[in-house]
Amino acid sequence: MGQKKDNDPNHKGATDKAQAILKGAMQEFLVHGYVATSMERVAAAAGVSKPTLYSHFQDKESLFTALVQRLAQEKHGAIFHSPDSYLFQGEPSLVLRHLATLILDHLKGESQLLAFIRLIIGESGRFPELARIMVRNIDKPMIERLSQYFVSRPELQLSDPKTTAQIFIGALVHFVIIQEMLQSQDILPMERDRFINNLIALIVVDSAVPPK
Amino acid sequence: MGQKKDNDPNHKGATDKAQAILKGAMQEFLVHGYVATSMERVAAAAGVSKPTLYSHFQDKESLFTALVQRLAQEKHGAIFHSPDSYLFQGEPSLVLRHLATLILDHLKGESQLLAFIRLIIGESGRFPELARIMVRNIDKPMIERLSQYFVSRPELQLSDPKTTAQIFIGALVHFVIIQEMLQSQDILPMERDRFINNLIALIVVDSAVPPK
DNA sequence: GTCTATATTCAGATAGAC
DNA sequence: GTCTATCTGAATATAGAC
Repeated sequence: MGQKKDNDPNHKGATDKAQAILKGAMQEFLVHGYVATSMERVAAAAGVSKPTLYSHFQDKESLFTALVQRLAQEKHGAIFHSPDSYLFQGEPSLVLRHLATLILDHLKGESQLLAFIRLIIGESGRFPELARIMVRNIDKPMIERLSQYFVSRPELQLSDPKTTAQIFIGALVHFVIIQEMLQSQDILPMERDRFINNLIALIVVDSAVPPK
Repeated sequence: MGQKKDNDPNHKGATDKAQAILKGAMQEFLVHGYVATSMERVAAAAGVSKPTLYSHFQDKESLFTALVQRLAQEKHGAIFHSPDSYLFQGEPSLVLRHLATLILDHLKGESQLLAFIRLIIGESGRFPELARIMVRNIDKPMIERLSQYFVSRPELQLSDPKTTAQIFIGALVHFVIIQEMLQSQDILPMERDRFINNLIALIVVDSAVPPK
């Protein structure tokens, strides 16, 4: 029980309230976390009353789970979706710089995504399944797509493309966690381009890409 | 106000209750997070009553801040403290493998440290200063010590030791976050030794360490 | 100094009116 | 279907006894 629209396919307008609730829930959960978010405030942010909220979602945990699943699907491969056609064309060092810049910009720009990652990590003890959903929908696609690219460029002479991709993505994500999420730019100062250049230099060794 | 022992240096036994409270607070906060931890349960875990708790710490936020500062200092450079004398001796690839193993073992073994990092990340929106304390006491010392080692080994030909150190540590920390904290070993399967070997191979290039 | 007992506030969840 | 009003439990913090 919960959604009755599923029993009435002709009535598509019935999802408005559910959408509004999820939107309100997103605002509240992403800012205050799971425990500190009250159903009262979610209802207010969504412009509905509490009983309406509870008619769409069984309880707080169901609402939270539904929200995380929705966000994880929205963010699924969001980084590669827009310019996938020409992103992976050109010199490997340029491709990797473009890719790293895209990832950092995406994480910095969409503060929503940063808040989402913080929320999932913070609640990974309470909701381990939601943590796994995020990894499956965000981290894994990124790493696999990069690994796929590495495989397509044998001149890089990477003996283990998959692991190299995980190192590349992991270093970038950790960089964002330190600088943005933990707000420690002044404690561990590091310019973005300097970090990216060094990361690329570790993978694209000069001997592997001889000047043409 | 709060601690009166500071006004009475001769009375060293007075810290017992405060220690017990911090120990109880550690158990509760590390498991349940900030908001879900009740002062009632902290008092029970510490074996004291709530008024006693409030006589030592002004409020919940003060207790949490004191606990985090204490934990951050305890964990300060804990990874390097024990075997610092011989850890950095020998072939660079062996040193780095030893170091990486030490870091992973330390993060996996001390589940307390993992829970601490999860707690700080989860609360970094609410308590940004505590996040900065953790970075200053844990991440920064690790990176700086490794950077120092890189500088001492010019044969590695690292043009930017500091950034390379941050990449090395960042990749390791991210590996632990994915595998242990987010419990996604089966989603992004990766053997520890395989990861370490590839990470080291990126830094210790064959041409940089010629066979002797 | 430490406890029992309590004041106060607020959360999740629901009954019943319309 | 949606809302007003409310129940129930639990949390922070404290007053007052010993």
